[in-house]
Amino acid sequence: MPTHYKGTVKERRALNAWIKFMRAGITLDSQLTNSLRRFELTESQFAVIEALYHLGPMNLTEISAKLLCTGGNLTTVVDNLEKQDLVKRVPSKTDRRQYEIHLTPKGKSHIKKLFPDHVKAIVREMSVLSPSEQDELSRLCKKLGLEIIKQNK
Amino acid sequence: MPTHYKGTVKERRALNAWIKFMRAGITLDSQLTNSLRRFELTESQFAVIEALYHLGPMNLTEISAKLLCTGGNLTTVVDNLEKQDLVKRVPSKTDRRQYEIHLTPKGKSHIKKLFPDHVKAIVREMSVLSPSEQDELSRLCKKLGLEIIKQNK
DNA sequence: AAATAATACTTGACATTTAAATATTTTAAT
DNA sequence: ATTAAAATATTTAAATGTCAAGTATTATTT
Repeated sequence: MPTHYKGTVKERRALNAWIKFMRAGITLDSQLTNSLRRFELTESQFAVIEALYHLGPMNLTEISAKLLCTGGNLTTVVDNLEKQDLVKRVPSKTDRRQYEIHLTPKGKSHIKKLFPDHVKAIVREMSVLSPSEQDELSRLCKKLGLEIIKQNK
Repeated sequence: MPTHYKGTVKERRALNAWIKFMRAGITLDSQLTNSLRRFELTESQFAVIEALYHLGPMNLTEISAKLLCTGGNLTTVVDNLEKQDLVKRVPSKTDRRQYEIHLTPKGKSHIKKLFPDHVKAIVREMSVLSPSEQDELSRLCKKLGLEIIKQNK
């Protein structure tokens, strides 16, 4: 669905890119949400245990920086993961404000089992694009994301 | 942040593209949410009145198809827009289940005034990429989005 | 013409975001 | 050194979003 807006060429180009980008994002995202559903995990929950699995224990601030999600939400996400006994809060010894979030043995074996399926799902989605197209998409998105962050400093 | 996952080349390529794509999406999206904040509109609210402005009155099902958002939420979005007197529900004459959502005069003048600023914000974001890069991003995202939808039929 | 299926919208449970609140630690000024 | 101010880590609360189930209405099938 191209834009119906009658603006300058420059405006129409930017709007078109933006709309297509957003719509592809929504589509891709809802696919992956679906593929996680059978694991009974939300995207955020999966992202947290995946980050802990690959990067080791972190506190909430570190996790929120990695995941680009708000700290407020992580309280709930970690609460819910704790209820499922997948992670535990470990009070920091040096700073009484902090908790380190650790995977439990159950959490570790869970993510270890789930991750390959998750990768397969992403590979399947992405293989709509050729390898060089995937690389080009990486490059463009990296540039877009990083430059916009830079602009706002 | 490239993936730390040690998989095949194919897997790493797909994961990288996916991560960069998602992160750019989150960044871009939060920028635009910010730029809409001064209009006291959420992204969904803006999207609804913008769609009504450019495409004319629609019912909730049609709007949710255009916006790729869930019908459930539109009830709330339209409720809130009605509270601000920007849209009104008009019962359909032929189908008592349906409401046509119309912009009010206030809603129309509101979006008419806001839209150019919104376009400027998007142009500013996107001009991080060159014109041909923007076109290439459009093409890749269109392909990605449409093919994935097609796969799931 | 009645039963079944499909459609349009709303409701309810839960997830997420932002902003404000609380607790703790660090920095800076005296 | 001590205290006040600023910064940091997490939680809480209100608003908005998603999904799934529920209700009302319309279309289809036999």
